[in-house]
Amino acid sequence: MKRAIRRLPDAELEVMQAVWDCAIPATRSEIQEKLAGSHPMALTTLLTLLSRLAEKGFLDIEKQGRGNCYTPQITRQDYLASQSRRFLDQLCGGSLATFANALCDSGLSKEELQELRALLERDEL
Amino acid sequence: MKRAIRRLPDAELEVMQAVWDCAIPATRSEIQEKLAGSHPMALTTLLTLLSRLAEKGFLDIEKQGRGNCYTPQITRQDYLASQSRRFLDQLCGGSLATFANALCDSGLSKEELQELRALLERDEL
DNA sequence: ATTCTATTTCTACACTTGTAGAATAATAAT
DNA sequence: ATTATTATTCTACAAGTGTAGAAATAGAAT
Repeated sequence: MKRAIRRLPDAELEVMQAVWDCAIPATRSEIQEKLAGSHPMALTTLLTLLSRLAEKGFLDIEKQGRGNCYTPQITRQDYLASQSRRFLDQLCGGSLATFANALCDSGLSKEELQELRALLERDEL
Repeated sequence: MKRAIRRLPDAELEVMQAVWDCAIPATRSEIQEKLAGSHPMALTTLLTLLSRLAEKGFLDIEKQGRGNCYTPQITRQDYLASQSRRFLDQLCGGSLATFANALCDSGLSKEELQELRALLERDEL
């Protein structure tokens, strides 16, 4: 299991999701495009958030000609795994039963819950 | 399904968890005791956080003799359900497969994943 | 070389969060 | 009633977050 990864604030997470959706290394304009639909923001705002992500170790920034190149230093998979763990521990007090109940109450249909159960068999060979 | 409930910052969540662990209505000292183990803090810090929780609609505060009475206005169940949903949507982009993978990678043992699958059958009658 | 222009970095600011001392209020004790 | 106790509310402040204009920079165009 991986070490805990700090939880990102909402705006930074949105940007990071966009970066993860890009081919690596990502350019600013690619990232901006991915964000256009979900969370448009001023150009300088995006740059500020990218800088903060770099400070926090989530991104590496490299000069590339006129612009910059952005490379994730933490994978989406690792981030999600870490935050899942945090959710279970911090919100559900580590109780799988509490967690399962939360999921059952979260608005998922019976079919979706079935689907989730099936997907959780991933490591059953 | 319930309306979205705002995510609480860590310190406020800790306090809210303590309140949920108390009989209702809770007294300040009861809450403080619950917090003693997990997240001790100065008395006035606790009071500040309780006020903020009230401002946010999570608690109702009533004068009761010398002290106050704290009553949750949002249940732990509703909060957890809402945050589960948020996790799925905001972090996993609404994808059950992404969510399931995150769980599989979160450090749970095979046995725990099995247990979780079983618990998710709650609504199967 | 000089100017235009695209892009980034600096600076800024209001709001939130974590934390807690100072001031106030209210109850208990004498 | 007066004082001592105790619990709460105010006030404060540093750090974090959301957002973006101003200033600086570096290629592109002429």
